[in-house]
Amino acid sequence: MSAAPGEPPAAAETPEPAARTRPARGAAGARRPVYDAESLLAVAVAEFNTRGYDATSMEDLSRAAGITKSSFYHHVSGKEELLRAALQRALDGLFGILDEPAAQDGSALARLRHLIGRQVQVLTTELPYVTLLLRVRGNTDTERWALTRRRAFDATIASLVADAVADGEIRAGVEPSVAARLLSGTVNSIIEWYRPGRVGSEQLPTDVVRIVSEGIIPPA
Amino acid sequence: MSAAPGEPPAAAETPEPAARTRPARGAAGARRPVYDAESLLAVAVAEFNTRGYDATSMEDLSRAAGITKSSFYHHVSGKEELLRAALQRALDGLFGILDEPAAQDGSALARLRHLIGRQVQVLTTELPYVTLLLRVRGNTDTERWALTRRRAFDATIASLVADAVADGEIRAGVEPSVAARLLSGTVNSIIEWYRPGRVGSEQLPTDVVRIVSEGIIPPA
DNA sequence: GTCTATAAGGAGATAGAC
DNA sequence: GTCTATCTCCTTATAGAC
Repeated sequence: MSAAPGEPPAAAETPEPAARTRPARGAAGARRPVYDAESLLAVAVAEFNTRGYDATSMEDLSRAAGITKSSFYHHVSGKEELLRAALQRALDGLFGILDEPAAQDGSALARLRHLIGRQVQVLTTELPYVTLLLRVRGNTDTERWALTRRRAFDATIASLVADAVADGEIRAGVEPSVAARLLSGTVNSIIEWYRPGRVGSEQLPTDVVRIVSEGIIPPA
Repeated sequence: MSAAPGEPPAAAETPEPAARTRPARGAAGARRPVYDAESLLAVAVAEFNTRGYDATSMEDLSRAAGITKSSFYHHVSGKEELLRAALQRALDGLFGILDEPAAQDGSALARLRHLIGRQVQVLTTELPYVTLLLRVRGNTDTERWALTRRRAFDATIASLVADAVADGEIRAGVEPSVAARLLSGTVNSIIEWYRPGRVGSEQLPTDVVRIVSEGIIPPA
């Protein structure tokens, strides 16, 4: 509640500039890479998503990175800081959508359809980070900060749905708030099964926009 | 993989008959109830859903029940057994739907629409248990058993979607497997926001069936 | 940058008195 | 049925040698 909306709580003002050394060899041939903060974050987030954040120990993380726990601590300041950095990245991706010109021009329906497609894109391109975000429970200040920010994003979508209904652009078959929740639920559920590199996955944003417009099981 | 499909792994053949004493007073006036296995399970599941299973300690559970950790252990055999019983209940509720007559009669589309409505009903009436089920990660044999069973349920729904497409009963706007995944995702996302006792919630099954048939944001 | 060793505390679970 | 006390193991995190 104290920090600026886009910034996480506490945590020594983002340790980005430090410890950001590049891998020694070319990006291709590094067997066991010289770790920087970002690559270790990727390793950690993958482990968090496999076992769950609370069930993953720092020992698990260091083993996944191929170094000891102490060496791992040389690169990162702690478990919660890893979580914070990951959630920050996910939230930056989502809120970045709202700043795009296409999210502010045109009818409520046009903006909504644009946002849905873009949200699917961010979900898939930032899959591990968004997955972690969507599973946060609110046990620490960091988690509660992420939850609050995430709810703010959802509220933006929900108010756009309400606007589109008020403007008569979409049929109000059910209560707008229920429709908005089911909309977010449908989009977010993608993280449960989407895996990068599958054939046809590049048309997923189009598929989702189509399906939320026409129905998932529309009678012939 | 060893037990029968409906039965959980290991775990001393369900401790249901034992320790199932009734509360001392009438169901209304019990301030601090004389706990039986079922009421403690309800307390535990509520805590699991608030903090997450792994982040919830036996100390947390006993405190929520108003007794010490040792007293709590007098009633339950352990943390994982509580999880197993909760997941069993959720799965029984879901698979029970498939055994109903209406799930086996009529066209694929008719059965599908019936199943969706019933699944929403089970999600809401067994909310805490299904919520726990949908958050399981697969860290133990118990969790993997639940995941396997849950996937079997989803596969049944998915094959029904495929049947309806093959029979020409629904429009195949997107790939049937993608449609089925989004369908399950939409239905399951209800646990993220549904809370019992809200006005208008009794028509949620109807709303969901309508929305997956006609779209969430259909143009006017 | 990596390691071994260890501190300090919390976890699940049990023993046994009342 | 409930309690205090305790066991054992695992957790996050640090100290300090190389």
